[in-house]
Amino acid sequence: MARRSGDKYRAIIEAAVKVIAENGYHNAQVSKIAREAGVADGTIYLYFRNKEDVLISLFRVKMGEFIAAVKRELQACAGAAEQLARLIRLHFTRLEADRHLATVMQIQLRQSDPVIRQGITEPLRAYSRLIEGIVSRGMETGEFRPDLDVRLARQMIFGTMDEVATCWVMSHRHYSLAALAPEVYRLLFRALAAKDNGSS
Amino acid sequence: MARRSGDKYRAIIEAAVKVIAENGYHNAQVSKIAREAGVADGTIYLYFRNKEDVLISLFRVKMGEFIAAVKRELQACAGAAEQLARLIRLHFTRLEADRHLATVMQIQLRQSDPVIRQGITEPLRAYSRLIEGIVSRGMETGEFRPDLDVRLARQMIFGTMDEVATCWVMSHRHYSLAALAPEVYRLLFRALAAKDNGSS
Amino acid sequence: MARRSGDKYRAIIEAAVKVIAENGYHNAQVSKIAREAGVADGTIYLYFRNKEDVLISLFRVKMGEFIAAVKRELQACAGAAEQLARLIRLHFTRLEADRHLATVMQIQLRQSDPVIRQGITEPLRAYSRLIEGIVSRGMETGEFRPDLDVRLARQMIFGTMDEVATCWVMSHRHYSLAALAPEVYRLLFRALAAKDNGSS
Amino acid sequence: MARRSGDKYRAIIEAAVKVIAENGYHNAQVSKIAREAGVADGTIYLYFRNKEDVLISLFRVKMGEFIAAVKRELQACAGAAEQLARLIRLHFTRLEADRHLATVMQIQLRQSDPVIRQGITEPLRAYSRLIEGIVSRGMETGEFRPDLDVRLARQMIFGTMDEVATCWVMSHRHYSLAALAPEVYRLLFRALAAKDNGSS
DNA sequence: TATGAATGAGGGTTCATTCAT
DNA sequence: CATGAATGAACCCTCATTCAT
Repeated sequence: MARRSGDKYRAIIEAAVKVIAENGYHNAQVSKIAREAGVADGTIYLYFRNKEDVLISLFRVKMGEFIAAVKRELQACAGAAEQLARLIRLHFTRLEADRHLATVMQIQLRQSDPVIRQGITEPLRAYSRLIEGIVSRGMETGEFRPDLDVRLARQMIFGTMDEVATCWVMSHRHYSLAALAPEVYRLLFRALAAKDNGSS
Repeated sequence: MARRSGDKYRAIIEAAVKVIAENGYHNAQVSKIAREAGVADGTIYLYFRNKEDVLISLFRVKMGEFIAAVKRELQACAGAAEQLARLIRLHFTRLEADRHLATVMQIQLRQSDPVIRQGITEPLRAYSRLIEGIVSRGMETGEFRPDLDVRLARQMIFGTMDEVATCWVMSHRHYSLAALAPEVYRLLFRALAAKDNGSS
Repeated sequence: MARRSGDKYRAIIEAAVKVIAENGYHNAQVSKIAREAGVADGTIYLYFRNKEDVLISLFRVKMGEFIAAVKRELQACAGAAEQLARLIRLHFTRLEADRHLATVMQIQLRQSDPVIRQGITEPLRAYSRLIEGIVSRGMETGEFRPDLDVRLARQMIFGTMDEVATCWVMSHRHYSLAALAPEVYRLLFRALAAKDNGSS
Repeated sequence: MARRSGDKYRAIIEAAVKVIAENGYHNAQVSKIAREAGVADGTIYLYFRNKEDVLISLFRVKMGEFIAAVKRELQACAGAAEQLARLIRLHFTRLEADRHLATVMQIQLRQSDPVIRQGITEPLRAYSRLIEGIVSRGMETGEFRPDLDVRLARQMIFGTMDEVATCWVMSHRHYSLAALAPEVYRLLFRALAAKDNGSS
């Protein structure tokens, strides 16, 4: 049902990002998305099961691309600390590069609708695993404390990045998000670092 | 029009918490809340401007009570570090004590509706100020690094607590949230602590 | 949900009969029925579960009233033959008295929709039982042949009346339906009558 | 535009019968019929004006074939009574031989849609004329009463066969329809027979 | 001839809100 | 103050039909 390729599929996803960002999820009528994508209302249902599926797909596609990009970049990193620094930078850079996407990801997608939350779970878990991979690696290499609770550490890392990003979006972006990456890194690193680690 | 007190006012707020927690935001119709509160549909409009006002009031009341309680408790604390520890414990304890409230606060109220987000802003800011007060105090007393970015530190503290709490709610609470407080504190403290501070 | 009494309930039923008769089932939008009944669209859903329920209820109410009336009248009849005669007359008279109802019953309600057919089944069965009662009685009294297949006899009686009525409706009623009752009775009676019965 | 012959024309008709029988009229989408027929959606519109035209054609073709077969067989009959007996047997046999067709003819095609009813009229009239021909003949030969109302007699014959067939389809065919033919004939014959006719 | 992707009009239903009682 | 019957605007989705290939 959902043809994953083709211009239309992407066009609808991108249109949804824009329309939702500008109008809010509850005011993002299917007809609005269709118009923005330059297709008929019915066409959306050739590519997506329903409106929720557009949302979920949007999240999956965007998150999938982001995670793939992060994974690629992380391979070039020497240690876990460097990986963490790069993760934070990428996370912020990505959101700052696409203001519509940022709004949708940080604000609009925090839907309570159980179906959407369910569909979003998997990509979020993949991101969690990625972050936990960095933490575990740091513990192995001795960069991070050996007694860290991996899950808690991940929750701190993600929670912090997420809150910083959300505040940035809510502030209507009067400052640079990416510019905060180094300081956020320093904060988080100190929380994770092995004792003898002269951070900075 | 909107009387801020009276038995029914509270009854409606509490009913809203329960109904939203059990049915999800999108299935929390006014009539359901009215039934749960034991009043007629129309009565709700004697105490609240509209449905949004119920949600915003709910958030304000609950958050206000929580902040007041936290402020009271924090006065008994010797230092900023101790205040931070107690804040985390209170934050988690409060949520764990009321599962309906936890669901509503962590999941259901993260609505995109701009009016609601707007109405929620003020109590959230009050909480932010409270957290920033702890950070500032720690910087003054020398417990925390003097070069902290107060806002970033606050975002890390709140973002971490929030993410830990959200994961706990999403996990259907198969473990104790309050029990995580000490370890979360240790993580956050290390991020904030002045260098010579042999944490624990 | 479906308050069985009250002006509105009846008004909606009657409006549905009229709108369906004039526009056909597929062009009988809920909003049209509501307008005809002088209520808001949403009001219909205070009295009926959905559009199908209006149809089914319409059939049940009208058929129920008709069956009750028939039963009342049949009690005054001396024998089964007289009952049959009166049944046919009542059947035709009722339809002729209400042209909208006739159209709906004979044409519009022959829907294939399984839910509607299901909802219609019971009243139809009640009518079948009533007719079979007459047949059985006639067999007992000796008015009718003793070797009749009750079900087949009923199917002939109902099928004949139904077809005569349908043709009448389809002909746009250029002749009197009730006037046909005696001749229809004579035909049917001959099929059922015991041999020595000099009917004609 | 609408070619009345060709493999695909037939294939689409047969597919429509099957799809409608299995899914009901309201769930017999053009695309389903096309898939069942092994053609593209658009191809249907090379052979039929629209969906209604498929249904009407279906009815015309099937009814036409049936009427032709009946006419052929009736020529071999000695008298009107024998013709009537054979008509009933053929009517029932045909339906019992093709359960899909039976469902479509007795249940699914009783649509209220005025265009379809209109398109169905002609073949039905042909069948009516055929039945009335038998009645008239019987009156001429003296087998049937001379004072019969031909139209009423036809309505009784058709109405009875139709009702018996419909009940059979609705009963999910737990018994043989064709086996009922003799008894149905006996009933109807008695209604029509001239007085001195020792029937059974 | 044949295809099937694209179209877009149309409608049943929900539910926040009102107001006569 | 309180009620709850009534309102009616708003929207997602289906599917018959078209037309460029």
